[in-house]
Amino acid sequence: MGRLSVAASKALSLLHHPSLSQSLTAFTAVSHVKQVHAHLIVTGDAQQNIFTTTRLLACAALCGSPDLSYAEAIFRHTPAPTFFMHNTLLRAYSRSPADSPDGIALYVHLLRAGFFPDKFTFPFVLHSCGLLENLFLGRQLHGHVVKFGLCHDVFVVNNVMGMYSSCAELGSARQLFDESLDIANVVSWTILVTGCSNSGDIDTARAYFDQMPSKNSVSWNAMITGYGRVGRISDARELFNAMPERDSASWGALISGYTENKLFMEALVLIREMVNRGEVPNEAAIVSAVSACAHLRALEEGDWLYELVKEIGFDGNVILGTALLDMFGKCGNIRKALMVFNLMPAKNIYSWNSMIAGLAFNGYGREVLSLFWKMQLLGTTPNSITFISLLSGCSHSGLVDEGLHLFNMMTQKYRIKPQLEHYGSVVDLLGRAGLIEEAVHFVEGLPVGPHSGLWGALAGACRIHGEVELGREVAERLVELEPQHSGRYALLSNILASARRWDGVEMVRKLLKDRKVLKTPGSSIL
DNA sequence: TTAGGGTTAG
Repeated sequence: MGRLSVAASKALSLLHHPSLSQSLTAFTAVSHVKQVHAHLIVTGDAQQNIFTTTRLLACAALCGSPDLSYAEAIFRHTPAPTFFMHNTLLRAYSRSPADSPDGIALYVHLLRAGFFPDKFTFPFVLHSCGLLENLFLGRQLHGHVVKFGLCHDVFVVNNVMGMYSSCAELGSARQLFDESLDIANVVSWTILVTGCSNSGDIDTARAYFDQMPSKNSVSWNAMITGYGRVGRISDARELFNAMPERDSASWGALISGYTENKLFMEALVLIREMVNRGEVPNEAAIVSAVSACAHLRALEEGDWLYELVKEIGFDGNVILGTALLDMFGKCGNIRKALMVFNLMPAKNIYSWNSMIAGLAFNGYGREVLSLFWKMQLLGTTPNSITFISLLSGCSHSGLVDEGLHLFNMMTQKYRIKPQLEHYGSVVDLLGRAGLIEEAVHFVEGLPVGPHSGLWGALAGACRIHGEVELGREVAERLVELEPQHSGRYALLSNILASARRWDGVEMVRKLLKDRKVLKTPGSSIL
């Protein structure tokens, strides 16, 4: 066999280190695990040594980019997997919702094999159960905890509380907390704070927060996040200012809070301040700041953040990548958007939707379509948002037949129920192309009542294409639909003026006055 | 071994 790579050699030398975490530092990729494993098989060292097998399993399951099917293969090929190996695999399963069902299955398997779950088993399996939000199962697990005599272990109890909290069963979490006050620690308190805040009871969360015998930065950050979620951003800021020691998550929590509450400038100011102070923002903070740039169309600030990401090292994170390409697309730098998109090792529906929207927004109708086919070829199913971007892309590029075809595809092939936005896009598509009659027909045939957005798109199209009579009809319907909306009168008046129907213009002016319609700032004439 | 983070339309 070939020689081991430098990284794999290093990994081999650390494989038998007494501490698993030391071993794990050597295995940054599963390929190292595989190389070492192959080496051990060839040299005959992998055969009998259960410690080596266990360590390989742990490294495959828990390294930076784990490969669970490889870990499972090691597990299956071990004649009598030990209890520790079960716990290791359970730990790996508990890390993602997609693997949670396997975690539950392995727990059952463990019981059937005659093992007794211990204080390590329960935190993992309870966490999987919480991710599944399966309260029925969770209550059974709680019963097992009692049966196996582990209800005095603070790790186990905290995870039972966490499970109840994830299952939106906060009453049970609080009850357990009250029963376990003698062993409760700062984690138990923080779970309650988070649980209350997630269930919308921010004041109870604050009450627990104030009662805590001791706090750490996680507790403060949880409370800051909670205030951000409910829009109490000044309370969040107050805590941020008051906390004794901030870590990068504290900054991140407030930055995210600002972005969530549409305070985009504040988010950008804060991340600037953070970096100026020499703090390194975490990925969540950068994601929120990048999203703020997207909303503000702040390309310069966005470029700066991209440079920062490259400096820190882009690890292929799908959420960060999506935020970046979305920002570049919205700011009009489609080249950079495509570059980030192509650099991303993994893409999800958000990534595809953002890239499609970016192309559509910048008028690349044909490219939108080819990206859409590529997306389907690679096995990602489009959703309702995908079609909003697709239709708007077609509309802006005058691709009428393609747009109508996509609309049919959406309802027939993908069984997606159209929303008003989809209807609006079709009206826009037909209207821009001058197919006014077809657009009117389309609107009249819709299973929704009269809607101002749809009729507005129609009237706009009539004006552009000089369809005075139809435009007047539509604008009149609009005025009656929204009698307090000054823009509707403006539209009607414009259409009449373009046909030199001055008597009509005068009538609209009088109507506006009689009905005491207030002018919306920025609306054009009258 | 447990607690705190984030992306897409309009």
